[in-house]
Amino acid sequence: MLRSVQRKYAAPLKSQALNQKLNRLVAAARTPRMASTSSGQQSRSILWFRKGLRLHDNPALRDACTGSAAVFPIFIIDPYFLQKANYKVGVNRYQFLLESLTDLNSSLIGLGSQLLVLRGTPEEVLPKVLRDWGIKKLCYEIDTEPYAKVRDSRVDDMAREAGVEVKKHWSHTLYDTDMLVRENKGKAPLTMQAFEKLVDRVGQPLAPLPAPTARLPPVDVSLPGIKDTEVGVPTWQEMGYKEAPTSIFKGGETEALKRLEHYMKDTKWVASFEKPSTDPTAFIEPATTVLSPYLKFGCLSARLFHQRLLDVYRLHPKHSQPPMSLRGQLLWREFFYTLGSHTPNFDRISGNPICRQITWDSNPELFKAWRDGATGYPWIDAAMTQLREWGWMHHLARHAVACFLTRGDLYLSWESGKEVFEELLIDADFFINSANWMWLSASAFFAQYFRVYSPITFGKKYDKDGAYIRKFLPVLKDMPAKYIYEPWTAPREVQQRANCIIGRDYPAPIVDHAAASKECIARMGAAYKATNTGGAAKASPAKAAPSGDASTSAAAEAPPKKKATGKRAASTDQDNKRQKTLEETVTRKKGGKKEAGK
DNA sequence: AGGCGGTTGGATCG
DNA sequence: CGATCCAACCGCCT
Repeated sequence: MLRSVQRKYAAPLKSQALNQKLNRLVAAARTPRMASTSSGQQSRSILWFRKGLRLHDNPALRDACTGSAAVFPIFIIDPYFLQKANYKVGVNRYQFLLESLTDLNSSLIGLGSQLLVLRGTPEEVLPKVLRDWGIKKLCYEIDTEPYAKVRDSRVDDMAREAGVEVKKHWSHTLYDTDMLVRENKGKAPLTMQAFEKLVDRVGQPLAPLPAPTARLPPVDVSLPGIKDTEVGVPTWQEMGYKEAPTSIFKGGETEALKRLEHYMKDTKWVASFEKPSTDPTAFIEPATTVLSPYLKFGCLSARLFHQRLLDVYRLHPKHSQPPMSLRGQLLWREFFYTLGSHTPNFDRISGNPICRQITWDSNPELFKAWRDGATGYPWIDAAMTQLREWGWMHHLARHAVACFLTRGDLYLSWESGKEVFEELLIDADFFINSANWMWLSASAFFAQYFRVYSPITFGKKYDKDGAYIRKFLPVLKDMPAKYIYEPWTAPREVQQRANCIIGRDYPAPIVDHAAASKECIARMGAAYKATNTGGAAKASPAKAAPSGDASTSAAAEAPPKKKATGKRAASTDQDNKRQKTLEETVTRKKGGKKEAGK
């Protein structure tokens, strides 16, 4: 490890000449032809916001404004994202979106424009407004998620039929990820190392565009469907949510830029940042930047973040390196976007050529306990509670709960875990979420399935007294530190003094980790022998028999598609009476962002 | 065919 | 705190 770090330190970002050449080429290709006012004065354009909820580094915005007498910035409230059976969005992420829209609207108003929030499916809404408003040009940011690809190709067809020019721009990712794949002989890299090499070869991303400062072409409010009452940003209640949002993070470009600058100011911290050594239990101030939700919605441009990092690295030549550095985090995002948008069924096991076809158990009771933070392991349950309340938890906390659900303890499918994250995380991102679940379940990318996180000792390593647990599981707030990670081991009188009886006020553990993890490792070994990824069938099934002792009866993996229903060690009753205190009063003690150690 | 590296394991030893 | 074991995976590179 040390050696590889040193090797990478010695090889800084290279091929500047190539970078600059590429930058010039692409910049030239997308420079608006300002001069041609030929189609000019009468022309009306739509700027369609989907992600990319910002004014800075927004090439679609610049394009829409170029040569247009009127520009209509729209956002469409697509019912698709509210269909519960399809793609659940929890109230915290929806609220984050609404806040982002509100912020975007204020910024647009400041430039003499405004955001028009339209209701309906894009396929219905767009043809109507293209016609009603006499639109000549439709501009938007490219989105490579499967749903967006289908939606946009339909919209493109409709626009073409209506004689409307469609202009699409790459600005959600650092690069045109299709170009990266082309540059890699048409194949998306499967390892981070290979991806880093590819990126090094291609050169630096384009410099971000500045936000416009001059007034934008106006919205023609006399046209049909643009009364204030029809185009305002709705509330979460109007979107049909029954429970109020509880996240502490506020959406919007303004907030994103503030957060970015706050973290970039501490240049030593930025330069020494190494993700694996950040503290998952820090909660007064999280140990990482929490810029992910802003990147997800495009409140923050990845290219701006990247540029600001390079600025800091120039001040600190001995800065940390990918994959662990902050820049490395952006490259992980880019890697998963690139691979994910070129892999079918990336969010599923079935039909996913990079995903190992493991037959996981099905057990609704265990799954529910995990989802609801009622496993009886306080570290796991606190993390799941933070997820539900804040819509965010540290990356390593995600590791811990994902490992617990899948290969570590419960042996349940990563797909169901992914769906819970997809609902609850404010930064839930199609490609990144799926990729990380495959990673943690050792279904792709990662194969050392015998490295299992302990639901007891992992959190303890960072937070001996359990402040994180006390914060998110107040029912355990008076449990002595000695027992807080394993409260079932506390003597009865200790439980009584702490006002927390295990099995009554807080659940007993649903599995015995020592036994469960041992069994899981054995089953993973068998699964690895018996299965392959969803792609080409590799070799023969080999012997599927567990090698060692008869640690598990169900060790031999059935071929894909078969459902095993083996259940786990005795699951105790989980009557949890613990109250959720969604509103916590002022947080106290401990925290501050930690310097990344080494 | 074999060695190496792999963003983030745990327990135990010194 | 660092090394070693645990049991031993994968893809990639040579």
